[in-house]
Amino acid sequence: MARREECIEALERVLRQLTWQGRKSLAQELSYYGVTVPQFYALLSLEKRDRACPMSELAQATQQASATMTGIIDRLVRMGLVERRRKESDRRVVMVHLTRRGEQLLEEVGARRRQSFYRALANFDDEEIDQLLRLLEALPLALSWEEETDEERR
Amino acid sequence: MARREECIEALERVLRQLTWQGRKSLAQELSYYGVTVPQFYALLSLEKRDRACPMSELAQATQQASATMTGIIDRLVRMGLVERRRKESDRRVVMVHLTRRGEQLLEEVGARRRQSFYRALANFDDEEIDQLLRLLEALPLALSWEEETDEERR
DNA sequence: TATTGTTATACTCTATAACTATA
DNA sequence: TATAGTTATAGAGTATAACAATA
Repeated sequence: MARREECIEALERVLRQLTWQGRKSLAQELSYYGVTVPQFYALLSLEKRDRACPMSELAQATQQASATMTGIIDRLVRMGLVERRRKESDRRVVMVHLTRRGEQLLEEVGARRRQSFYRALANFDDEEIDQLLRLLEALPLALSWEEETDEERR
Repeated sequence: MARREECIEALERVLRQLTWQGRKSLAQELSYYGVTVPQFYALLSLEKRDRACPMSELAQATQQASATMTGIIDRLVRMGLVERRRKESDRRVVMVHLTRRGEQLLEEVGARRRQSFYRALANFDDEEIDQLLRLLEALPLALSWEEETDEERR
């Protein structure tokens, strides 16, 4: 068993690689459906929020600038995967709704993805999968530098 | 302990989130240095290959189209982080070299990143870190659908 | 003729700033 | 005046196809 520092360094490398590879694989799978990675994450956020939410919430959930989200939703509307509807009680707000086609796409991609994971984990026993899940869930998702200000850095 | 299917589904969700979050965090950190995520991965590939390699190898290593890599290297050259040199023995080949500044940038970003990981893993004991590393390394990196052809899919 | 890399083209993502409509 | 969202602008990543230089 190696020293803690070395393990952490190795972990950084593995996660770095996983992040890049994971996105590439996902992008390739999605290209079959004519959907991009940011579009897919927008759809997922919608699904999680009962298939409808305001633009602002969608932008926040996916950590995108509002102008970026406008463009992403434009394209999803064009593909018929979501719809825009003004909220009656506050007409400044635009609610984005997942369409039936959008739901179907998420179902299909999700099924294929679960299948791939199932295959990829063929050599893992139940306890290992459980452990991996537990450890990853304990990991601070951000792994980030965000709490620091620029003054601390120079 | 939950059923295997449920664990795998949860794992898919966690990794999906980790992929998105990880990239966002990395992009934010890199923006301080004026470097993008794809540019950073190109620099890492160069470092791993003894600080010099042909365009074709770089494109393959990062899974980018060669035309995409041309653009990425253009910008890294402009920033003085890499250099282009024709190979004398085969003048079709363009060798990309990491400059001293490029090395320094990788060192700085790497140090900061290790530091963040160290902090993020403060609540993990040595054995947990070791387990996590071992399990992630056993994971097929691709987690992909690439082996399937379009014919199989419809 | 085959290989390496670049150019041309078209589209998407991204952030910032200016703007419109509504509250 | 403040808020929600869009438009305008500029730059970067991406893939495909056409092209130039070299082998």
